[in-house]
Amino acid sequence: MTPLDATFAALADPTRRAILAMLLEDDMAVTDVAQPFTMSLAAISKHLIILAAAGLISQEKRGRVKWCKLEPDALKAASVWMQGFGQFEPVNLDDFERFLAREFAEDDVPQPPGSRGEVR
Amino acid sequence: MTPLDATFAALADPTRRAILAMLLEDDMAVTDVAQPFTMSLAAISKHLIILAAAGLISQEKRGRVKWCKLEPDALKAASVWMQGFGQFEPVNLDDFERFLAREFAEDDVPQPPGSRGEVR
DNA sequence: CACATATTCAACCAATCGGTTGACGATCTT
DNA sequence: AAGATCGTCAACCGATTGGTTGAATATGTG
Repeated sequence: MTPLDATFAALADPTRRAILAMLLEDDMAVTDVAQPFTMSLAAISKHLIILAAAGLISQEKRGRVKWCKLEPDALKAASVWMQGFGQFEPVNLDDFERFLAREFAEDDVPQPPGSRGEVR
Repeated sequence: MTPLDATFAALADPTRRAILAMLLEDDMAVTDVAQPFTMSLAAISKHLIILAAAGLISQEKRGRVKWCKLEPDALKAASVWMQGFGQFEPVNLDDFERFLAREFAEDDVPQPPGSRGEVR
């Protein structure tokens, strides 16, 4: 699997995208990442391993807790690839937050990270 | 499946990314798309249907031939999503072409579209 | 009409995916 | 030492994926 394969495949799952959005706010332990989701801890652990394999997050174990940290640079290759197809103008952060809000408002998205209004 | 799921899932396959890169050059018939690949025509037809379902290409049937056309706007939502994670500076087309060249130079990519030097 | 060309359909296959459960190895706390 | 907490491993499951082949359906051409 090429790095680009891994990146896009990792991003194709809505649970994993939700996790990345959660990690935008702050670094988190595996258990804390799992807390808002209904699925098992083992399932979330697997998702995190996939994200780490794709380089989208890093995981550092301190004591018995493993901290997960967003690694936005890994998105760069994919971003370069995509921008080649349409000369997209860069997007400001307000657009992005609006986008996140809309995505998490949908019914079929597994588990909003903090979608109870307190967007920050 | 949300539109974002479909977009990223479609991009996760190197054959499909190669097809998109081919369509950057020009619109193509299904048979012509399949020509440089070693896999069957039916397999390519399926890939094209997946790309069309994700909105990344459109397919118009004129006579007995179905023309495939790149639809770069469909990448916009995904691009917005990604850029939110890292304030990526926009990338120029030269970077992109270099990137394509590198991707298609790798051994594990199924079938380069026109990687025999004549990039035009 | 007969034939070739373009594309999809249908059935099948092995491999991967996203999830579960239960057991397990570390690590902290008492 | 005993017990709780953190996270992963292993085995399993049903659904999906990416490919194959062969037949079927249009559409064009001699």
